[in-house]
Amino acid sequence: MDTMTLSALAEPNRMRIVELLRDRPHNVSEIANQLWLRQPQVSKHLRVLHEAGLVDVHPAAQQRIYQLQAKPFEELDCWLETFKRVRETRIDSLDNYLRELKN
Amino acid sequence: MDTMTLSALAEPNRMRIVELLRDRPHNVSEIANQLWLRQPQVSKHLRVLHEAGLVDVHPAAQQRIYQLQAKPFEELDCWLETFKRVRETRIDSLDNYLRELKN
DNA sequence: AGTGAATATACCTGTCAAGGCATATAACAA
DNA sequence: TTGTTATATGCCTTGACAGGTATATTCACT
Repeated sequence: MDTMTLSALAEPNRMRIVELLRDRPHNVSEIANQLWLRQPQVSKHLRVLHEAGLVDVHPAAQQRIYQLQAKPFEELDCWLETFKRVRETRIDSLDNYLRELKN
Repeated sequence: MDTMTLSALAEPNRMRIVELLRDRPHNVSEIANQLWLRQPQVSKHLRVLHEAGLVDVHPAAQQRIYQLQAKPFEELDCWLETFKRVRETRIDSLDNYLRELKN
C-alpha cells in the first residue's frame, strides 16, 4: 500500500477537505469558507492531496475546481481486503503461535 | 474517520510491521530481524500501533507477542464505503457543479 | 492598460516525530 | 545471587511539516 495516500489523509484538515469533497466538487475559497481555514493553507493541502493522486483539478476562469479521484480509494479498498482473513483467524493464529513457542 | 489510525499506518516501517503481522503474530525481536530494524525502534513503533488500537499484546515469559486487532480495519472499511458513490458520480458531479457556476 | 478576484507560492517559525544509542526493567536460567 | 535474554524507555539530534503572513500569478472585466 502506498503510504503517500495514507499520510495525505492522516492530516486532520486534509481529512476534512476530503470529506467535504465527497459530497461534490468545490473550489478553493468554498473549502476555505466551509472549513474555517485560510486560503493559503487550503491551497497547500490541496497540493498535497493532488500529489497523492487523491484529487484532480478543473480550471474554470480564475477558479480551480477540485474533485476526488476514485483510484486511491479503490487501492485502499483492495489493500484492506488482504486483512479480512485476520478478522476470523485471530484466536487461532495466537494459539498456533504459542504452541510453536513451546517447542 | 480517526486520523490516529491513518497516521500510525502512514509511517513506512509501521506499514511493514502491520503487513508482517497480517500473516501471523510475532514477537518484537522476530519483527526486528525480519525487517532489519533495531529493537528499540520496533518497540516504539509497536507502541504507536498499540495506542492506535491496531495491535494488542500477549506476554509470554520475557517475550511479548503482538497481534493485529480487527476493529480499526473494519472502521476503515466502513469509512471507505462512504466513498463508493464517488466512483460512479464523478463526471455528473462536475457537470452539475459547472452548470451551477454559470448561474 | 488598470483594477479586482481567485489561487498559488515563498519565507519564516515552531512543533513533532523518527532514528541512534545507552540504559532501565523484567523474566528466566544456572 | 549472578548472568542472560527480551523488551521498554530516556535523551539527543535532525528533518519534515503545518500554520501565519506577505507576495506573486492568473484571469476577467471595464
